[in-house]
Amino acid sequence: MARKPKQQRSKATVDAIVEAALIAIARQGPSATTARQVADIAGIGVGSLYEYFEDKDAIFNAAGARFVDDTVAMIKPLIPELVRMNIRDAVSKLLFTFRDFLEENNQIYLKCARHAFSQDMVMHQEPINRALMDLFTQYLMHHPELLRMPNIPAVAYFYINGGIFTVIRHLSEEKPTQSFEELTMVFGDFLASYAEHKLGASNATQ
Amino acid sequence: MARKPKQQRSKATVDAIVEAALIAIARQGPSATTARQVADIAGIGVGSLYEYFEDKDAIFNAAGARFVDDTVAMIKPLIPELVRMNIRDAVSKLLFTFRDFLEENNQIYLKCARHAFSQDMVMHQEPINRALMDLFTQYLMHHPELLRMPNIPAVAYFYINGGIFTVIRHLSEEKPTQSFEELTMVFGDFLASYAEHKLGASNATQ
DNA sequence: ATCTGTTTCCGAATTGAATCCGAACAAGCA
DNA sequence: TGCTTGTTCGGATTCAATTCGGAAACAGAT
Repeated sequence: MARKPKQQRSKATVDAIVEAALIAIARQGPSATTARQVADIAGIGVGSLYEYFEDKDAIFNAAGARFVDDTVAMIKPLIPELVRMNIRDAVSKLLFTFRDFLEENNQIYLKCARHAFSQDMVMHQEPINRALMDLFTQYLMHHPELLRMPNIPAVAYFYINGGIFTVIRHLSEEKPTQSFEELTMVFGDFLASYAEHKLGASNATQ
Repeated sequence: MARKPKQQRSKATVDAIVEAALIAIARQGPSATTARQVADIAGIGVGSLYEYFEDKDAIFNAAGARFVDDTVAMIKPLIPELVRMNIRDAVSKLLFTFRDFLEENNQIYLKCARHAFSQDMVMHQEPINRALMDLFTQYLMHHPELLRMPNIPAVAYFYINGGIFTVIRHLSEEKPTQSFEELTMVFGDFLASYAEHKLGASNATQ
């Protein structure tokens, strides 16, 4: 249990397990997934699961970690491009790219997100948070006038949790009542309006 | 199994079970809670659980339903008062009242929310959604000039999911990096700025 | 109060999934 | 080839959820 893979063969096994977990989660969600199912999808015996993972949860965590890593890898290279855009375009570009990323691989990630944004996969989402915060910070660097906005930390919190994550969560809804494009636009408008309002004229509230 | 309580005595039992479930969820979250624990906390035998509930999930759902009902009962009477306020004050009043509600009863609801905003308790949150949407709609009725805003449905979606729920989720974070008050203010500012920006120079917030 | 049918309560027994474990199988090495 | 170590497997074990059959509490009638 919880061994480190030494040979090439076993590395492939670990990978197969993580892949299988993602597929199973996408299909039925974590709680409905049995250890035997994961083993079957991975094409290995049940016992093998426990050679590399403490327990079933550890497998799901590894799957979550893979998702988080891939997400961060998707966001990071976008940053240089985004910081040069205006707020609305940057928001659009980021969210559209995010959506495309979730649609890859038969929507595996999108379907996972449906369950995963619930589960404790969220607990390990911190790196995504950091990547988004990084984008936010660098954006401010390239638009120093925005530093005059009040409550920047709270704005950052809303941009990440109230904005990006809300739209992503919306993507994984079954019967969306809103269009993704419209939400994206409104979110960009919220941010831009706030910035313009706070930077223009007088500041009514502090 | 899944009987309807006929006598007073059994109604009390059902109630004790739901209460116990809320306590257990607050303590350890749903996944770590065993049926036996719920029975122990409720002061009844395990078997009794299954007299009134299909399975463990049904118990958690009932607990979730109780939370949702109480929440709606908290929001509804606020509406007449809120619709007469300006945007920022209405947002503040709503969120502060919400917070106080979650703090009641030893923070049971707040601690539940910590786990529950994850689980499928969310699935049954629809009534809360409707109550908040009701508030939104009635607010627009009392401030007809706001009807000139574009993308009203998307704005409503953000107000509920990106705003209210984000702040509530923030409340149940372990080590909040933001102050609740600041977030509340910024959220109100987001909404008000958007409205003012979209309505032009006119002063929409009185 | 006693009897009778109904409701409620219980906890030992059952069931099924998660996890462990030791034998069998492959790889690396001399 | 024989030896050692890494890997896989699936039956055996464990533990929580759920069932079941009967005991206790109740309501209503006599």
